[in-house]
Amino acid sequence: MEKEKLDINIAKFQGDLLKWYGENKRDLPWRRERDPYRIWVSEIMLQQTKVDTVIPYFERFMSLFPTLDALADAEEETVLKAWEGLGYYSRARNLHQAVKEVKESYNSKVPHTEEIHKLKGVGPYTAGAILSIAYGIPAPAVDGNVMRVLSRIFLMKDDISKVSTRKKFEALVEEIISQEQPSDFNQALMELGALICTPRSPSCLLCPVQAHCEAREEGIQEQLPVKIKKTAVKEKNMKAVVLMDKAGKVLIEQRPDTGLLAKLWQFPNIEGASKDISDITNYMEAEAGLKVNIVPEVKQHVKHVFSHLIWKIDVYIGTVDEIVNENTLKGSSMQFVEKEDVDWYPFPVSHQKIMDGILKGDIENWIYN
DNA sequence: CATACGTGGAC
DNA sequence: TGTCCAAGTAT
Repeated sequence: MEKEKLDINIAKFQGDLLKWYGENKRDLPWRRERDPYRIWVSEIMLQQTKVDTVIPYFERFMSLFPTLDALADAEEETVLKAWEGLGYYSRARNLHQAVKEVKESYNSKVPHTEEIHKLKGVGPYTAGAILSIAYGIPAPAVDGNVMRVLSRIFLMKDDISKVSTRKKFEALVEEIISQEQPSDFNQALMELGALICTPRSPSCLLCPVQAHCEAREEGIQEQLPVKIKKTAVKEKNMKAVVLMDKAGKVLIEQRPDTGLLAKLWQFPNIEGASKDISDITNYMEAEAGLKVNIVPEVKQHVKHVFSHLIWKIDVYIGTVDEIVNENTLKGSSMQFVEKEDVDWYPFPVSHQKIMDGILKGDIENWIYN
């Protein structure tokens, strides 16, 4: 897009936007300094996640891993535990891997060249955000806020769920970004989207760039941006079991290293709808070499909604009567831990519900009486 | 290009 | 209760 074809006065638009940002920006933890590492962590946490949710996680994460090297040297399980409850856990694993890469290959300095795009978990938005915010480089950082704001100002009706549309907005930002204050410009666009130019009921009367907005002029700001709806989520019937051995230890299992909730821990968890618990018994013997005795009664029902599916979990309790095959157990993803130590492992929220519902209840009494 | 990938809050 | 959303990325 060429500047001559833009219908707005770029210099005045920049000035109006930057002035508003200077006077109205929120005081956020990651805005108090310009450490590329801290900016990076904040951007990963903020992906698809609200600012209010991120703040306490960011503070704790920075206490645990104050520097890039500290994070690089940490155990992955510790990192996942710090991420517990934030969701999209591949963000944590990719960040950890990328930070290790930066320590090893870039002398612990976050790259400020095209190399940054090679880092795991750093896509087009995050790369632009780090380059502009941490290094003052005029690179576009186009997220959902930016697309919403610009689709309204420039009356663009492209479907923002498409990659091609994001690229179109990046080209547009290349034209209108402030060369002097790229960090403030990008953040101002996002801040405007978060505080004024909101998805529903935007506060146009308070908008610093209202005079530049074509959608407002047409009165169709609430119809933008155009975004195709997602398909309905699917339900899965699951069974989980809280098993205790004679010493009072609890059995937990680690999920596979790819896919949903990768590498997180949970109570033994299988797919299945029937009230017949023989499938759990068979699973425990086949996977862990354990002979178990399940109480044939659903102790708790957990409904957990993910972004793309729903788990409806019937939760059972039971005892481990015998270790049939020690080697199978050792080679499995399962292990016995003290009841009090379950908290040390990163659990997804779905199974935290089981922890709260059963493990912290009078489980010994339920099982043995 | 479409889909998988979490969670909690707003309306 | 249902729907949509929030500073996206990997495959």
